Amino acid sequence: MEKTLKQLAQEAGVSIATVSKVVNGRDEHISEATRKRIRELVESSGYRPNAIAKGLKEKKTNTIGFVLPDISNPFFPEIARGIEDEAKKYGFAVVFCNTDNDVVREESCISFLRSKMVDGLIFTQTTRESVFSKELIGNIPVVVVDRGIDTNSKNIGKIYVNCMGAIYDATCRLIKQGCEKIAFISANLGKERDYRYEGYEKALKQYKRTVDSAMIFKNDYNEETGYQGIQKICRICRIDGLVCGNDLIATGAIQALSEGGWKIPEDIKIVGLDDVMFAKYLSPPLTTIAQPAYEMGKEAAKMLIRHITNGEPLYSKELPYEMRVRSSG
Amino acid sequence: MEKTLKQLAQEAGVSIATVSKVVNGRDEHISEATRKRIRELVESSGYRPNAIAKGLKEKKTNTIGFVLPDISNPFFPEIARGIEDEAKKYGFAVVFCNTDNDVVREESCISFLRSKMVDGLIFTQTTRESVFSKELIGNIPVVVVDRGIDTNSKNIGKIYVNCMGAIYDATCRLIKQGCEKIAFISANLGKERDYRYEGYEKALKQYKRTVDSAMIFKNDYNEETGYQGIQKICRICRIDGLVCGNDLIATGAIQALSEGGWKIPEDIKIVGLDDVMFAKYLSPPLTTIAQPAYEMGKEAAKMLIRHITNGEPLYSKELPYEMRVRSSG
DNA sequence: ATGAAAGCGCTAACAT
DNA sequence: ATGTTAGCGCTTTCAT
Repeated sequence: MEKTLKQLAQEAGVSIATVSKVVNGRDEHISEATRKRIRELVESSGYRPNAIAKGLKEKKTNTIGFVLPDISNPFFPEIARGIEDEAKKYGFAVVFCNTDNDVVREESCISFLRSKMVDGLIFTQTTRESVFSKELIGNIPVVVVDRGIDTNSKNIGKIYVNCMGAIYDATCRLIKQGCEKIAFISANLGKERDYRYEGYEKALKQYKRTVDSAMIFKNDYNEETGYQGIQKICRICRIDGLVCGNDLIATGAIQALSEGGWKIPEDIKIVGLDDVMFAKYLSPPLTTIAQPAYEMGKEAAKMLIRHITNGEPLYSKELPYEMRVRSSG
Repeated sequence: MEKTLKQLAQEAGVSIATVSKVVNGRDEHISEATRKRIRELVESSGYRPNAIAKGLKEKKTNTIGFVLPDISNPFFPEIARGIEDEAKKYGFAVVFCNTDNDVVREESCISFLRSKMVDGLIFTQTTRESVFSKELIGNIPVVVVDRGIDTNSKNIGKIYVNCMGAIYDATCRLIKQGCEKIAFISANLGKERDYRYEGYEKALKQYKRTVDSAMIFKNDYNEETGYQGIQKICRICRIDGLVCGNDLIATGAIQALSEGGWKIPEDIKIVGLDDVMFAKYLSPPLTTIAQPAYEMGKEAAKMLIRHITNGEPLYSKELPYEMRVRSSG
C-alpha cells in the first residue's frame, strides 16, 4: 500500500496539515526542526502524493487527453511523442483515444475523457466542427493540431501548417518540372474546406491548366486510396504528374504505378505530404513536403498546459513546412 | 461545471445515496416512481459520474499505464492501438509513457503512473529486470509485451512471440537459400539473454557454420544500427546473407548496401523481423517475420484488465509469428 | 508554529 | 424505501 499523509503524520507525531505543508513547500511557518524531521521521513518512506485525491480536491488532474484518428497511422506517433515529451516536463499525463474519424467514437471519447476530469484536450485531424460544441466539450480548453487554416475561431488553440500552401508548392513544382497532366489524390473527410485540394486547384489555375475531375480522386488518407486512385484515374487519363494528400496515399500510388510498369519519375512525377519516416526508403525515394509533426505536438501541449496552469491565452500558430526533394518528383 | 450527485439529489428532492443507487443500478429497493424520476433527471441533465471521485473512493481508477521506449518507433503504435481498443471495451483509459529505454525515465514513469493510481501497467521491451522490483512496482499488476521467452517468472503476465524461433527460422531460410556467410545485426539492450542472437547462433551451429564475431554487430533497434552494422561488417568480411533483429535495422542495412552498389537479393539476402507496415514498400520488399503487434497489445490489455476487474490470474501466452516471404531474401 | 475541520464527489454500510 | 454517515487522501482556511 502507498503511504498517506495521515500515516506520515502519525509517524512524525504531527498533524496531517503540517506534513502536507512541508511536502508542498508551504512551510514558511514550520519550525526548522519539524520541517527537517518530516522531510527525512518523507524521503525515507518513499512517499508519493496521491494525484487522484489531489485532483479531486483541486479540480485539476494534471492530465490531458489526446484525441486522434488512429495512432497506428504513421503521421500521428510523432505528434503523440511531442505531446508526451512536453507534457512530462510539466508533470502532466496524457491519455490517448483513437476515434477512426468516427463521430460516435469521437463523442464517447470526449465524454469519457471528461469523466476522467482531464484538464484539457488536444485534437488532431478532427473534421467535424460539431465536436467543439459547448455541449460536448464543456469548459475544457482544447487545442487542435493539423487542421489546416481555420477561420471561425472559437476559443480554441490551433497549431497547424499551411497545407494549402504546401500542396500549392508541390503542384507548382510538378508544373515547373514540365508535367502537363497532374492528378490529385487525397482524402475527403467531413464537409469542411479541403485546403489541400484548394492548393492544387490554385496552382493549376494560376498556370492556366484546366482542372479535370477525371484526374481527381478523394477517399481517405491511406495507401488503399492511393492505389485505387491510380487505377481509377489511369483507366481514363494519361497523366504525368501526381500530387498526393499525404505520404500514405503516395505510397499506395507508387505501388499501383510500379505494378503497372510505370517509371517514376520518368513517366510520372509524384509528390507527397508529411514526410513520414519511411518516405525516404520508398522506391523511388519520395519527394514530399515535411510537416514538423513532433514540433506540432510539442507546441500544442505547451500552449494547452500553459493555459491550464498559468491561464496564458490560447492562440493560433502556423509552423513551417519544408519541401524535401528526393527522386520521385 | 459538471453536475454532481448532490445537485441531482437536490433537484429530485431525494438524498445523494438514492441517486447514487439508481445511477449505479443498485436500485432494487427504490420505488418505481423515484427511480423513474431520477432516471429522467439523470438523462436530461447529461450527468457524467466523476471518475476521479469514484476512483478515490474505490481505490480503482479504471486506467492503465503503457510504458514503452518510443511511440514513434513504428513497431509500437500497433501495440498501442491494440491496447487502447481493448481497454476501451472495458471502460479503461490508457496513459502512455515514453522511456527511450532510459532507466531514469523508466523509473520516473512508473512512479508517476503510480501516483496517478493506475490499476495496472503494460510494459514493452523493457530489458531491465530491476524495473520489476517490489520497490518500484508495488502491488500493481503488470503484463509485459514482447520480451521474448522469459524464465524467471515473477507474478507478471506475459505476451510474447518466440523471437528466438523466428530468428532461427530466418537464419535457416538464408542457409537453405544457399547463403554461406550470414551476418547478424541487432540490438544490445540490457544484460538479459539475447534470444534473437541465440536463434541465429542455434541455426548456424546446427548447420555446422562457424559463428564469426566479425559478422555480428549489435547496437540498437534502429536504422542507424543497420547502416553502421553493414559498414563495419563489410569492411572486414564478404557476406552474402544478413539477419536483422528488426525491420528498422534491415531498413538501414538495405540503405547502406544499396549505396554500396550491392544487389539484393542477388549479392546478399536479407531477412528482418516485425513486418512493420512499410516493410513491403522497401526496395526490394523485405522478407521478414511478422509479429502480431496489434494482437499482442489486445491480449495484454485483456489479460491485465480481467485480472484487475475479476481477479483472473495473469499468465504467459505465446503468439505465433509468421514468415512473410518477399523479395529481399 | 501547529492543528482542527470542512469539503472535493463518490460509495456503502448501516440506520430508520 | 430512503437517508445518514463515515471516509477515500488531500488542501486550505481558520483557530489556537
